[in-house]
Amino acid sequence: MTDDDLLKLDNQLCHRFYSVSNAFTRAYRPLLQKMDITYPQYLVLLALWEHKKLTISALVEKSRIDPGGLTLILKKLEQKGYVYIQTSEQDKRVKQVVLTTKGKAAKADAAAIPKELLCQIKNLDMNELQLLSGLIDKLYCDLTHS
Amino acid sequence: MTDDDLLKLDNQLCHRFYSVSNAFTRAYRPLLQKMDITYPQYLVLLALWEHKKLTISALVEKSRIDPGGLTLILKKLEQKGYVYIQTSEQDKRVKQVVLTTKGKAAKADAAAIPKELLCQIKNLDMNELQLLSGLIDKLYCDLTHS
DNA sequence: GATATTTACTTTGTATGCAAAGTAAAAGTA
DNA sequence: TACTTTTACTTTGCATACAAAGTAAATATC
Repeated sequence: MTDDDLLKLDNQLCHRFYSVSNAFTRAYRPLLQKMDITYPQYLVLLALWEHKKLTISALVEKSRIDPGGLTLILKKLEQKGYVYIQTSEQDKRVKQVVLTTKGKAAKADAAAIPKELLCQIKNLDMNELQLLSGLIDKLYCDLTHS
Repeated sequence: MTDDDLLKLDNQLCHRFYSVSNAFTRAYRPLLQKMDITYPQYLVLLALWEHKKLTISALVEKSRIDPGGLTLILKKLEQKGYVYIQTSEQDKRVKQVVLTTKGKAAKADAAAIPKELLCQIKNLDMNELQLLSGLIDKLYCDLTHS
């Protein structure tokens, strides 16, 4: 590939991720509307439904949302009654994020969401989705040096 | 897969795109610093290096940046001297975005950027990158119904 | 040819994303 | 124990995303 080709938009892997990531956010919006949450807020709930109770730093690791942004997102989720936050007794620097009753109950409503989204993906079969996931995971490792 | 599995973060394709897209933005930042531009601004320049002159709506289509955001991004690029904007004579609603001399010259500096980024991707070979691109393109079509 | 509609952009309001600076508490060290 | 360093979060400042409302100019319709 020439230098010129390397600079074409169609050859930018990053642009593909940019486009699809934003498209996902838009695709989720109507599905999350009934829960009155945004996509990043949904990621936090997913992590909590799986782990019940997490420290902020554990949530950063699971959700891959940056700490600064997460602080705000948690305030929103707290206002909406999905979670509450308690300072750890042993270590007052640490905060635990815990699901409220409403937060736990929301999991049942959310169960339909992944299915509705999968329905929209008609061009890829299960094998391709698996393959795609695997490739992205390898890419993520490269980009984060982890 | 059970409902429970479907809600696990590790099974969310969207989360993989979210993570990698943000990781790309972070990976590009140091490479774009010498040009004093951000990643979305880089996308606009990529489109212009390829097409010399584009209307705003053509830029929206190529860059896949939303119109509202693009207005701001173009103002920044204009302030920085990379582009200028002229209203079309035939149709005063239409605006053309054009590279300045500085904007054109920047292409030579940018030629190294895709290479530097590819160097960071060691887990995937060329075949896998091709495969990945193809799969993402199919997914993008599904998500945008286009 | 006046009005309704469409098109091309911009503006507004809300919600991130991120680096960097700031804060407070725990741990390490002399 | 006083001081330094590390940790866990929060705050700040800047730059998007994006839906929805707004604006102005071109088109379509009657």
